[in-house]
Amino acid sequence: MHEKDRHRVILSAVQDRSLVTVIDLCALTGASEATVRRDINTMDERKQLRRVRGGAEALTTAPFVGLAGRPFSVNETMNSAEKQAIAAAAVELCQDGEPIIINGGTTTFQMVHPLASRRMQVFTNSFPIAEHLLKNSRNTVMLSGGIIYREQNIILSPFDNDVTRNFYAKRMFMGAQGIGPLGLMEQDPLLVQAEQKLIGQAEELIVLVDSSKFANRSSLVLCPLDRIDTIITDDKIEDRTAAMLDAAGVTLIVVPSGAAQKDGVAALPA
Amino acid sequence: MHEKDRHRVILSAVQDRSLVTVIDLCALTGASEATVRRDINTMDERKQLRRVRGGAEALTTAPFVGLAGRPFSVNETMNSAEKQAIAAAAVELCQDGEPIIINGGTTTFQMVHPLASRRMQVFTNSFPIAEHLLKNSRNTVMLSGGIIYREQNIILSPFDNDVTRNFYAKRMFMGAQGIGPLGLMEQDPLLVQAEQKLIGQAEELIVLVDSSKFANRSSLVLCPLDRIDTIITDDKIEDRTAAMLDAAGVTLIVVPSGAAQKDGVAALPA
DNA sequence: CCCAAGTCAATCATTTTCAATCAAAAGCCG
DNA sequence: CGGCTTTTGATTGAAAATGATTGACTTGGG
Repeated sequence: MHEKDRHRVILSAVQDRSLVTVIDLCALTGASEATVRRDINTMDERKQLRRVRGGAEALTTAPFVGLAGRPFSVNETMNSAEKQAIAAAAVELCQDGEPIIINGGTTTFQMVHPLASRRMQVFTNSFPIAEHLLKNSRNTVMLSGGIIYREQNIILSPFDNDVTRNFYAKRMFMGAQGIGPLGLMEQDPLLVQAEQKLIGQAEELIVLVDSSKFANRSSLVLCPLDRIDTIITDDKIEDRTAAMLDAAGVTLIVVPSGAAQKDGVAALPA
Repeated sequence: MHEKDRHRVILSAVQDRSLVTVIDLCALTGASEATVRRDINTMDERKQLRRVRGGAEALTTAPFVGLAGRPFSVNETMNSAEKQAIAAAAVELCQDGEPIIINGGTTTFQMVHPLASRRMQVFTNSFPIAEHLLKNSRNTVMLSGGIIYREQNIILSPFDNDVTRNFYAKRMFMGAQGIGPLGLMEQDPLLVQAEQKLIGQAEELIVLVDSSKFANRSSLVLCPLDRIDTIITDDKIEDRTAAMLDAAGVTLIVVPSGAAQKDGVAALPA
């Protein structure tokens, strides 16, 4: 077996299991320990893997940051005040006992806080949302089945026949990467798939976006504007954008961005 | 077991129960006290946990209040050493990369710790198991969809057409309330429903029960003995019980109850 | 107070892993 | 084929990790 071949085998093995021993690699490649060590060394220098005592380790930048600490690492803090106000307004649309669908995302995640004092039936494809509601509220929580994608924090089934099809709600809430004349936009194909699965399972589609999203354009169009019933955003939205939405028949709810919410519903529970 | 693996297992255990003893960790990792102490020291320096007298405790103040109180409030500590050994033996049956099904329960939950150093495809109906594996391992995690029952800690769909039907595994692991000549028994109808849904989706059915369960009789018979391929239990099982199981064609795996497991890793190479 | 059990740090022997060295093997080129 | 370089495998001593032991220390209970 030649060097290139060994490197391929080693790379494959170290990707598969995140940690392989030198001994394992010897068995796998048929080479001697000395050779495997040399291979590991050169591959470490090439940053294809990390050399650790006893073997080699996959070179994932963050081995465990998946769901671990905070639910959504990056986006979480951006425009957090706006997101909270928007989410609070969204929850205010709902009545206790109602079934709703919450699509996973950083903005919709903020709904968990006002929801803590509610008793609703929440269907979601977001693991963190389900987790938080379970632990901090008395809402009924329903979850879609499938593979849990760590990066996007959503649960997605490759099949069409999952429980999602059996759940119908009055309202569905979702965020978006961007909004333009063409409609709702996302960047991640996985999110598009997840969202399209949920759209259509609710009477009303309600989109939660802070006003910065009106400037964003992404590659994937999720659905046209007239599919949206209501958009909740903050008061930094421009007039012509509001006019465009109005023309498309979208109900617009604008929450004051700087100040806190007047009303008390968002306050925390007993 | 290598250093990285041990650290993963230790982290997993310390997240589960917020406090673990050095002895527990020895049993879980198969390493000596000295090594475990050294591990705890380095992990303490890395701020992955706090070193305390007798063992280690989780850093996070109180994130793990579980779903309804703690994950499994009552049963958790009963026969915990046996459960750990049984769960470890169960995981040793598996090879990395294999798909398995884990039915929710306190015994099967203990599988998460040895699984922390593995990379398998795990399908489960247990929210705590999915949560723990997501946060403390690199296994692929798949979840059944449906309503989350807080009391039983399982996810159950009232429909027959959920993703469960689309997942097939080499082995399925489950616990039980009791075992008798009539077969597997449960008390909670909800659990019966959940378990029957999963049985049949795997080639082999493996039951994890500590020996006290052979004395239990419950009201609901889940399935006959001959449906079971393997039972893993501790060495306090009585001879006539073992004979009964043997007569029913069940493979019996007995783990030493007092002592720790010697070796952890089921060898893997191709 | 003392004792017993448990826990811990330090130490040392053993095992494992590693890097360096060198000779054999394999490729390369004319 | 004969020189030449490169790669490989084995050996060896060094370095690191591990496990067991010992004695000091802490804890909890008479």
